[in-house]
This record gives sequence, C-alpha cells and structure tokens, in this order.
Amino acid sequence: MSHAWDQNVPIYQQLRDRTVSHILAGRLKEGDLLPSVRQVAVDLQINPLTVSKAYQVLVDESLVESQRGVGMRIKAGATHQLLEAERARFLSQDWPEILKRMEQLNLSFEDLPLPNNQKVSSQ
Amino acid sequence: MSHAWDQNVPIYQQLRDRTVSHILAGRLKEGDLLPSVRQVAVDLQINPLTVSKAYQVLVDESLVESQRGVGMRIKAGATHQLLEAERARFLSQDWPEILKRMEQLNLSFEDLPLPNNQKVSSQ
Amino acid sequence: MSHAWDQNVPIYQQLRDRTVSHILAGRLKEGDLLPSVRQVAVDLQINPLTVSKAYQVLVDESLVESQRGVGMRIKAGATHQLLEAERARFLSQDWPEILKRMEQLNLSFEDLPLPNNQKVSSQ
Amino acid sequence: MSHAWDQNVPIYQQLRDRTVSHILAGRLKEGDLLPSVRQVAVDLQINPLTVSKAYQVLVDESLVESQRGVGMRIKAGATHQLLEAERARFLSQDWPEILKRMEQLNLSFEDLPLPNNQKVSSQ
DNA sequence: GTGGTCTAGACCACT
DNA sequence: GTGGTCTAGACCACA
Repeated sequence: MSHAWDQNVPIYQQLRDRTVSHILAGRLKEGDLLPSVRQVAVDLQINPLTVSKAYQVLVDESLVESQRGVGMRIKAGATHQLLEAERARFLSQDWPEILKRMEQLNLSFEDLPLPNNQKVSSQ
Repeated sequence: MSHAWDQNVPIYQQLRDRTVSHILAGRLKEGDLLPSVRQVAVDLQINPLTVSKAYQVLVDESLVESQRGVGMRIKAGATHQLLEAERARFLSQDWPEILKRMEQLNLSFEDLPLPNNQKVSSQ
Repeated sequence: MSHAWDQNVPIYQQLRDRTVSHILAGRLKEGDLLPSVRQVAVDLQINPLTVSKAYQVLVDESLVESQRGVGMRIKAGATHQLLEAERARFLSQDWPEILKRMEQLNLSFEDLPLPNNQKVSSQ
Repeated sequence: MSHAWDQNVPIYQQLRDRTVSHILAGRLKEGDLLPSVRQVAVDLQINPLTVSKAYQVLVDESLVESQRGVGMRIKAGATHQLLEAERARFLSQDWPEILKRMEQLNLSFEDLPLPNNQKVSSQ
C-alpha cells in the first residue's frame, strides 16, 4: 500500500496522528511494540529520522516508551489517557470554534449531514 | 488592545481570517476601505510586509481591490461570494473531518453543547 | 573560543544545559533573542539541526518561544520557572542520592571541601 | 520482586552499580560467588547477555574474577579497592559539580537536610 | 536486531 | 534574515 501525504502538514505529525488513530481503533494495543523505525521508513518510503521524530512525539506525550535495543512499546493506560485528552481538547477547543464558525456562516445543524441514527431539530 | 497570535498559523493568515470575519459580521462593508497597511502594522505590532501579504491574499481571493493612491477597497459582492465559498469549504472539507473525529472519539451530538434553539435526538 | 564537548552526553543536551546556565546567570534575560541557530552552528562548529534540537527542548520546557521569521525568544517568567524547577529537582532527586552515596562510602561532610563561609560540625 | 529500571542509563550499568552497592553494604563479601548469570536474568527479567556484560565490567574493574566451571567470585581486597576508587571519584568529580550546581541555584547547605548528627553553620 | 545521535546539504514558509 | 522540515547516509550503544 502506498501512502499519500498532505503537503501542508509535517510528515512526522501525520505519522503520529496515524499511530494515534491505530491506538484509538484498537489496532495497536497497550504493551504492543510499534513497528520498527527502519521498517516504517521502508514501508512508507520516508527517512528513518522522520519516523523517529514521530515516535519521539509519542514518547513526549507519554503514550509509548522507548526500550533500548528492543523497540518502542505502547504504555499501559495509553488508550485511556489518549481518549480523555483528545476528548477534552475537542470539547474545550475545537467544538467552540466550530460553533462560532457555523454561526458566522449562518449554518444550522439542520443544514448538515448527520450520522444515520441522529437527528437535529429546532425548538 | 494588543493581540495574541497563534504561533502555529502564519500571522498573515490570521490577519486574513480576522478581516474575513469582520466582513462576514458586517463590521466591514462592501465599498469600505480597509485600514491602511501602515496603521494595522502599528496597531497590531507586526511587520508591514506581513499586513501587505494578508491583504494580497484578499486581493487574490477577489474580495478586495487595490486602488492606487487610495487603498484597498472591499469589492461589491464580496460578502455573498465569501459566504458561499466558506460554506462550501465547511461542508465539503471541515464537516466530514469533524464527523470522523467524533466517531473516533466515540462522541455523539448528545454529548455536545448546542446553540439554544437546537436539539439532537437519536432515533 | 573553541568548545570541548563531553563525548558521553548528547551535544544538543549540553547546549541546552549551557543555555540554561546562561539564563540562570543572567547573561540571557527574559525577552532576549537566543543567538540564531545558524550562528551558533558556525560558532560551535556543529550542525544546525543539532542546535535546533537543543532549542526545541527549551521550547518544550516552555522556557523559550519560537517566532517565525524572527528567532527564539526567552519567555517572560522563564528565569523564575527555571530556578524553581531545577531547585525542586535537586532537592527531591539529586540530594537524596548524594546523601545515600556518601553514606555508602562512609563519607562525612567534614571530609569535603565547602565554600568559604560555610562549616559543618558533628554534634 | 520485579525491578524498575531507569530508562536513561544502560541496564548493564545499573546492574553493575547494584552489585557494587551490595559489596559495599557487605551483603556480598570477598570470596563469595555472584549469583549465576542465568539466575539473575530470570530474576530480573532481563537478557542473559546483559547480565554477562555487567559482570564483565566488574571483571574489568578487577573486583571479581571468573573461575571456569564455578562462577564469578569476588576478589580479595575488592571492598577496600572499591571504597577507595569510589571515594576518589566522588571527591574529584562529583563533589565539585555538586558545589557548582548549588552555587548556580543559589542553594546553601543550610537549605538542605543533613544526616542527624551533622550541622552546618555560616561564619 | 533495536533506537539515538550527528553530519551535510537542501528546500520551504515566514518576517 | 529567521526557524522548520526532510533526505541520505553514517556511527554508536544497547539487548
């Protein structure tokens, strides 16, 4: 599988996000080793240093830990921590901005496609 | 009033967004002159070149036009054009990403604060 | 002035420590710009990326902030924050280890050279 | 009992230090056999090669000797030699750095907890 | 095998 | 001018 990168956001950031998605989706579980820096570099056709930078971000976020000579291991509690942190960020930062933008554009939820089982009504 | 800039997005972009907001909110109307580059630079404590770049973006978007010896004037139809363009972008780009993110975080609209007169329900 | 690097600790770490020392010593003050990445790289005969890595550590520690197109600026409150953090680390981590080591080596403070105006006595 | 390793210092080094501590504390005496590589590896959940490397360091320091078919035995005079070497290192290397760091942080011995029977005074 | 660090050199966006 | 990112390739210590 090849990979298409968004030119406007750093590759290491996209790789970090991709890995986070995998953790949230359960494809990567706590205690698992991340695929090795070299392997990912080959698979995604990018420089090992770039992969390393992405992984280092995860280390800084306390989501994975580096074990010398072994690899990068997903820490216990990472999934929970991640979910809480991302939810908090969405609620406190992203959502208010979304509402503000919708108001500015005079858009209502009735104008937007919602997931199947949900429905919005004005009162 | 000084101004707090988001370090992660270009200042000229933020200034462009700020101006667009003013137009959408009606604080700047079609036919109005934008405040001079030099004035904005002083007010916001930024480089005149940066202001100029922001204004140039607006020119490129056909929202304002430069009049030699006069200044930058908001074009007729700018508000309508802006509203359509921003709405289209929101619907086609932003909204799908928002839904995707909410799904990943297992968030439902019932978990989110909605504007006063709107209400969501699961079916 | 040339520079001697400790081979056992990463250059970027040593550069970070050096910069911190300068801040603590008041040679670099809050609001000052750090010398540019390129300049330091030339002066110390190291790679710009290495300098950048050192500076990034300081950004992560909230001691300096990066201003695009301008440079790296020492944040307000950096000195105070630094002093508190380093003191806390010394007291809670380093000092207990020192005492433990001295006990293990059966060393007393009377065996050690102290700064001029201080004196230790057994009771 | 499992063991918590400091991720920043090599495991073999930590194991060497641990063993040295045991010798200094008298839990391991001259003439004693060190626990077997394989036993330690199982107990501490680490790679036998790592244990082996730690033991080799002790051999290189002339603190233990390998006896074919028997194991690693703590040499006569090891305790004394160790005490002298570690004391010398502490005095010439560690202590000056400690004083330097304390000066930088503007810390005095009066700010630090000392063992019960010792007291510091300024003159 | 693993990750960590460094170099040399390039290109980019921003001010 | 500034910092940020990426590549290609190298060397090291660790397990």
